[in-house]
Amino acid sequence: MKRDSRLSSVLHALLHMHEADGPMTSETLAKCLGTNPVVVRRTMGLLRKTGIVTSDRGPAGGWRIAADLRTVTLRQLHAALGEPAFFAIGNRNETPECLVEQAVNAALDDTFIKAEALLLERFSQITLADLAADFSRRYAERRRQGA
Amino acid sequence: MKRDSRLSSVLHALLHMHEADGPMTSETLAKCLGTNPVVVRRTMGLLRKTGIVTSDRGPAGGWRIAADLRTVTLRQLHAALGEPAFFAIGNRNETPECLVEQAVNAALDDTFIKAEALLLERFSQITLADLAADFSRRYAERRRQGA
DNA sequence: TCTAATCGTAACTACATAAGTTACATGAAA
DNA sequence: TTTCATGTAACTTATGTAGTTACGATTAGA
Ligand code: FES
Ligand code: FES
Repeated sequence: MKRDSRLSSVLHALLHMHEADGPMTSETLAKCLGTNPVVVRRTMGLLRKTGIVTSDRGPAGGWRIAADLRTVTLRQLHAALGEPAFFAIGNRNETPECLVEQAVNAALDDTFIKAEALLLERFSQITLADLAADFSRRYAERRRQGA
Repeated sequence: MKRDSRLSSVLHALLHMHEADGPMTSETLAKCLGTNPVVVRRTMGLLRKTGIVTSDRGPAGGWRIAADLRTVTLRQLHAALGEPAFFAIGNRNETPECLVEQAVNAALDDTFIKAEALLLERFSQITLADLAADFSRRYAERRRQGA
C-alpha cells in the first residue's frame, strides 16, 4: 500500500498556519504542500472535528489554528486522523486455531505491540510548540550561515 | 492498504515443515495457511534464494528447511522477503526545501527510526528455534489441560 | 518411455486505501 | 449580486499484496 502521509501533511500545514498572520486558504496550503485544495480540505476537516482548527467560508476565509500549540501533541493529531495503522506488516490470521500460528502471532504481536507503545509514547511527548521551536532554530541557523 | 502478512506466512510454514517428517508440498502448505499453492511458491521462493529452504520437483518433492533453526532469525527472514516497509505512515516529501517541512520530517524520522531500530533489534534476537520451542510449550500445555 | 506429481513462472484479477481530480452546492463578505 | 472560499460527493489513479488460472519444466516410478 501507499504510505499514509496525512500526519506529515497536517503538521506542515499547521506550522505554516502558525507562521502566517491571518487564515490560510486551502488553495494556498495546497500550493505549499504540492497538492490539491480538496485534499487539504478533506484532511484538515478531520482536525476541525476535534477542534484543533477552524475554517471560515467566503472572502477572507480559510483555516486557522484554534488551540494552544503547547497542548497539541502528535498523538492527538494521529487520533484526529482516525488512528491510522502504524504498521504495514501484520499477522496472516488474527485468531488462529492452530498452535503453530498462535506461537507465530505471539512472537510478532509482542514485538509490534512494544514498537507501537514506543511510537505512541514519543508522539505523546511532542507538541506543535516543540516543532515550531525547532523550525525557529533552523531558521536562525540558516540566517547565520546563509549571509 | 492491505497489510503484508508474508513474514507471518513463512514462519507458519517453516514451523509446520519443522514438525513434518518429509518435504511438504505447496498444496499442503497452502491448505494449512488457507491460501493458494502459487502464493506459497511465490513467497517460499524468496526464502529459497537465500538458502533457508530448498524445493524439489516431481513426485515426493516439495519444500524442506535447509538451515539450522537456531541460526535463522526473524530479521533474516524479513531480509529474505526483500525488507518490506515496516510502517504504513511516512513523510509527504523526503527531501524538502522548506524549513518547516524539514522540521516536521526530523521529528517524525527521529521517532520512526527509533521504532524501526527496536523492531530490527528484536527480530535479530528471535530465532526459528525459539518459535519452535514456544510451540512445544503450547502443545504440552494443551495436552495437560485438554485431557 | 509414459504418467503423474510438483515446482517455476507469467499474466491477470481482486482488494484496500490514500491521493488526486472534477463538479457543484453552500455560505459569507463587500 | 458577485466573488471567494469551504463542504462534499463521486470518480480516477497509484501502489503493492493476495488470489487465481494456465502452462511449461522436471523428476520419480511403473
Ligand atoms: S511549503 Fe513549506 S513552504 Fe509552504
Ligand atoms: S495450519 Fe497451522 S495447522 Fe497447518
